[in-house]
Amino acid sequence: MKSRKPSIKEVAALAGVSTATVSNVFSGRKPVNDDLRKSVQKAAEALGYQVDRAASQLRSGRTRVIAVLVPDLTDTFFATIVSNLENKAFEEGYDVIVASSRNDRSIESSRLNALMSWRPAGLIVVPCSEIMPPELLAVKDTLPMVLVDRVATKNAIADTVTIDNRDAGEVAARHLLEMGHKDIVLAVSHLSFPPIGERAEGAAAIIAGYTGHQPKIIELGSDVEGGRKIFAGWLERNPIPGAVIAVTNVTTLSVLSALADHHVDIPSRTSIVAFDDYAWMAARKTGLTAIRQPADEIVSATWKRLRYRMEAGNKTDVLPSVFSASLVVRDSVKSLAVTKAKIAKGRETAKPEMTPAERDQTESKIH
Amino acid sequence: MKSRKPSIKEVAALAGVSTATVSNVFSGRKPVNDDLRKSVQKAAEALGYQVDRAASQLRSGRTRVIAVLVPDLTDTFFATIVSNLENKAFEEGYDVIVASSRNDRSIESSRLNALMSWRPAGLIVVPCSEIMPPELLAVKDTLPMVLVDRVATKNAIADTVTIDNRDAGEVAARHLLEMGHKDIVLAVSHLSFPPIGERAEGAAAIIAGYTGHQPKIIELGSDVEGGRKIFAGWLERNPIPGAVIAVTNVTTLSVLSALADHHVDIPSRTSIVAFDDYAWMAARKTGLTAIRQPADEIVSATWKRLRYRMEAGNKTDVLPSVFSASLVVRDSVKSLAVTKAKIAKGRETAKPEMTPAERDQTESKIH
DNA sequence: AAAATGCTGTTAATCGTTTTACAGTAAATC
DNA sequence: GATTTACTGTAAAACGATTAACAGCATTTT
Repeated sequence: MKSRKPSIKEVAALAGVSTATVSNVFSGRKPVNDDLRKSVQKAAEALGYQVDRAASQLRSGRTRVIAVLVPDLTDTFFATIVSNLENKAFEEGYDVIVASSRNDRSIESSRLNALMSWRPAGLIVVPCSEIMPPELLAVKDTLPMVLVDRVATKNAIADTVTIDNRDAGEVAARHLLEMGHKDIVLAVSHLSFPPIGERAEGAAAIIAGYTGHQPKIIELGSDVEGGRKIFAGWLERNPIPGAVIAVTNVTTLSVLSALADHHVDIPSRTSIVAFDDYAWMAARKTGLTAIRQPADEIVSATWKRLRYRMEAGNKTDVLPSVFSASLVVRDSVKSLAVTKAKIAKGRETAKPEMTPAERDQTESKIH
Repeated sequence: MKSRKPSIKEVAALAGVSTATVSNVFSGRKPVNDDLRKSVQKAAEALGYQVDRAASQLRSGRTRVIAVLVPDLTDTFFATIVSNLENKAFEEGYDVIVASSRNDRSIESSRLNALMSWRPAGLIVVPCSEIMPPELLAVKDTLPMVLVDRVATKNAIADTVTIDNRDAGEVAARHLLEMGHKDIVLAVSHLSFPPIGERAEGAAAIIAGYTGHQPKIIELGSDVEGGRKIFAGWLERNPIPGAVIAVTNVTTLSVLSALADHHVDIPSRTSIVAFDDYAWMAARKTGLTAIRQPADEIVSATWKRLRYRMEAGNKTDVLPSVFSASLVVRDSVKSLAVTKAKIAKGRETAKPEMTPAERDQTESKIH
């Protein structure tokens, strides 16, 4: 029934030592005689003592908090990232505080502000658009942070962890072309989001290079229901395309829903290359052929990089880590060609450039 | 480049006032002359001042933190809950710190400990099993908290928000029986989880009452991949059932995957009633007939209840809020009967009982 | 005209830790 | 035997906010 939690003083009194000793027992910063340590621990146990993080943080200036901001916690991709991050952080004694910007730049700014008042040890953000919130620019030199996914790797203001989005788009397009498809449309969320634009560009370039004309690109926005309506509307005014590349897990859902509404069979009537790889994509009669993002590796690299900055004093130069996505072939793409077309590889040059030194610092797999 | 953040003193000095006044400007606890307020705000702006949560919390004893613990952030149902909760909390100036117990009771305990050291204003927990962690029992009288979903409503140690799980199971079973099915199996995660056991009981009772024998119940665990293997194995050793009720979104995925592995067509070969209602369930040729949990209402009730406790001093008696799930009919259940069977309603009595006073305090919809 | 009342602002104590500087004792070195 | 060194522990000063108590001054009330 006692409401107040016991403080370090009460523990010290009960154990017959000074508060400094209790502090040392818990922080381990200075060695404490075994007998004393035991009696302090017993006293703490008896009282149900726990160090007060607020007081600890105030005095020490150090904090074991990682702030995480994502555009939408409901999006499985981001939820997966947050989940894995929380596990990693917990293992090393950090707590994570999450916030969602709901794909809105003004909410993003205010959430960022709120997060900042925690004086977090590190910040992980999936920005909602390519334009960086001022709150981020203001702290980029003083606060360890890493930017994930929805961010352009060149001229980034901080470390970035992404996949090679252009390549991912190319892989999807090449697969479709090799299977004999030419009538391809691209379903995207927003072209202005860095990864989306790059995926679309990659796919479009390959398709245009082979077929001689640019594929149609349809923007569906970043919620399933809205995208479904847009795509369904489009389907009513246009012939059913031979194949569609959905460059996001949300657009995949939108496209699939709209197609189901119109009773368009997959893959007999139209073929699909989906994005991201989740359980539900395999849990259907015709499994979805999809581009898989290595979420685990993305999170590992993110955490590793953040921890390095937190420990090494945030002095290193900005470093991009780029992973490659892979194609998971299932049954949603119909084979039209008797012999597979041979599709030229994309750009020769353009992998994000890195010095050898940088390459050593990271685990990026540039395929 | 300056690393340290400015403190209230510096703002006070720049604005030419005392720190108390600055504090009043930010907290709004006492009125401050307009001119002064303006100059304080200007000074704060100029310095980029933000109140330090640690210091504020230490001194005031009040905290604007809600701790949220769920079994698995990757499970869309829990992710949805966390997401909606974060939105609600944010709107009222609270921050959310999340933790995942990964369905492990010992992790649950240690996460709870860590969360507690923040001295949160409120706690929202989806426990991982029916047995309550001791950390929760220890604070049940002093810390406002509400238990969600995976919890038994009777003899609960705190407010609970759940759906009427028994009824949900009954609804699923009744639908199948009405459509002429008798060969029904129940796919569950763990019968020991309160909501799962209740759903299974509800369904089994209705089925047994009508067909005269208990349905087979298969436990698939709480991850998709594991469940898929178990169910696939079961399918090899048994005739394909006429219908299956999957009582969780995760088991739904497991069942569907295993069925896809075995090329069992839905609904021509076997019928499915799924649980939870997500976009991917509609985004298929044969949409999934499913039991829908009202996630929004669950979150609203949870938040409302928690806020009430935080404001009213945590003195009220424990109150269960129970919502009802609804059946969303799509195409995954085959109709076997020419005329629909008429299935008797379940128990007459057993809705969770509530006094009228209690009913006024909540938004529960007892259907 | 004196006393009471409001209004605004300040002073200084305080929250529960961590940490610096130092004290006391025992062992090691000269 | 005196001095250094090593080791443990303590006292007390922070950290940056909030807040109780009070002070100054104008305005009302008696």
